[in-house]
Parts: sequence; C-alpha cells; structure tokens
Amino acid sequence: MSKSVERLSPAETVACCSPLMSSTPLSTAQAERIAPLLKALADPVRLRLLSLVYAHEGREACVCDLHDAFDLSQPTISHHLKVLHEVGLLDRAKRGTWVYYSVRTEALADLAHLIGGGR
Amino acid sequence: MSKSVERLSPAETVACCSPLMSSTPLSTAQAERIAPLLKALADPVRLRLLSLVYAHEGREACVCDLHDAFDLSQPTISHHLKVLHEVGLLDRAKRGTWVYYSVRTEALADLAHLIGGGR
DNA sequence: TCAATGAATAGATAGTGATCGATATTAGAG
DNA sequence: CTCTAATATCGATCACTATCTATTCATTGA
Repeated sequence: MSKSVERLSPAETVACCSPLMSSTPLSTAQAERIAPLLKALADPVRLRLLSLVYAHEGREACVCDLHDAFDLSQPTISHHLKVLHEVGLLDRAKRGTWVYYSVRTEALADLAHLIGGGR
Repeated sequence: MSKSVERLSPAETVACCSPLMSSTPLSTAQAERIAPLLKALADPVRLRLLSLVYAHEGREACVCDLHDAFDLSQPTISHHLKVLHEVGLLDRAKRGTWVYYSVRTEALADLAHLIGGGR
C-alpha cells in the first residue's frame, strides 16, 4: 500500500498538480500543498544553502561546510536545513559524526514545472 | 538610460541569474533578490489568485471576480493582489471603476527556469 | 452635484518565523 | 569510559505578515 497523502512530503504531493497557469485554476487544497514548499524556498539563506549544497563537491555538503559560508550561528543553519529537509527539498545522510545534505533535484524540477509549466 | 537596479521589480532582476542548481552557487545579493519573489508566491491565497486570474476569461480579472472565490474580506484580497503586483508577478490596468489584473507569465517562466533550470 | 459602487488605505491584532545562546545528543578517539 | 567535535533541540525575543473593521478615494450615473 502506498503512503497516505498525509505522510507525503510537500515535494512529493506537488508532482501531481497541474501547472499554476492552466485553464483550470488551483483548488484550495492544492494551493495549501504547494505553499509550504515555496515558503521553504522563500528565504535568502535557504536559497543559498540549496545552491551551495548542489555546487559542493560530490553534490553534498555537511553542516560545517555550509556554516562557514554564512555569518549565522550553527543552530540557525541547522534550523534552515531542517526546514528544507522537512518539505523534501534536501536529503539527509548521516555518516559518522557528520550529516550530509544533498538536493532532491527532481523535487525542484517538479516545482519549476508547476510554476512555469503552463505558458 | 536603463532603470537602475533599485527601481526594477524583483521579477525583472531574476531573469539574469544563473539557475539555483549550477556549478557556481548563488551570491548573497542574488539570493536576496530572488527571495521576495518566492515569498510573494508562497501563500495559498496568492497562488490561487494567480491561477484564477490566468484561468479567467481574457486572462484578466477584476478584484470583485476574485473576491467571490474566497472567504476573505475585500481589503485582504486587495492586499494580496498588491503584493503580487509589487514584485512584478501581476499587471494592473484600471478601466472605469474596475481594476483588472493579469499574470506576467514571462516573470513566472523566468522564476521557473531559475528553480529547475540547472538539472 | 450627489449617491452608489469598486477598490485601496489605515490602524489594530494575532500568529508565524528568523535568530540567538544555552543545552542536549551522538559518535569517534584515546 | 571519558573527552571532544559535529549536529540538533529548546526557549526567548524581535520582526514581519495575514487578517479584520473602518474609512477614504475614484468613477460613473442620475
């Protein structure tokens, strides 16, 4: 049996939606699924985090790598990474003492299609 | 002389940026340009507003048309439309007593490319 | 000129979120 | 079994934002 809708991350529920710009407008329920994903993206620190993770060697980075790129405390960076992970935009892998994050590129691609895919 | 960067709407400043996922990560300045655009999008009411405007006859709609689709006060809808207009995602045209909004589709397309365009 | 209608502004409030310092947790080294 | 280093969690604070009601502004029609 597949996961119930409630257990899916926002990113996973987005692929199904027809684009923002189409002949049939978004339902309230659809809009409420999509908004959290965009909210997670809509922060300059988190945008840079995603970008830095992707550009990092091996397409993954640990918190310490990322922390150095900001003038922010370690808990703040950790918090932002958590937000991105919870909506399904970042994957998380613990190896030893380090936690490595990587970008879920297909989630971003789905989101991009949703935003710009209607034309 | 072209508009100074400060006068450009967020949507206008986004087209220039390389995608979120590329070998060179986003600069702080770039991230701070993009975030307001995403922030404007990151609300279920505003997502539906964009969608409704686009799906409406003639690809434009007045406030009264949109107001009916929500259980929210007219000033609240007006506020959300203003937010979308200010970042450059909606165009605004006053005709008589009515104000018609329409979607700036190329702004959404640029944003979509920025989010998903790196692969 | 006045009344009516559509839309925007103002001001208030309640909820959310970004950030910090302090603390807890986890895993490897010695 | 400690000590240390890497992350995560907690609790507090300050700023921002979604929403409302009341009001103002603008345009049309009588």
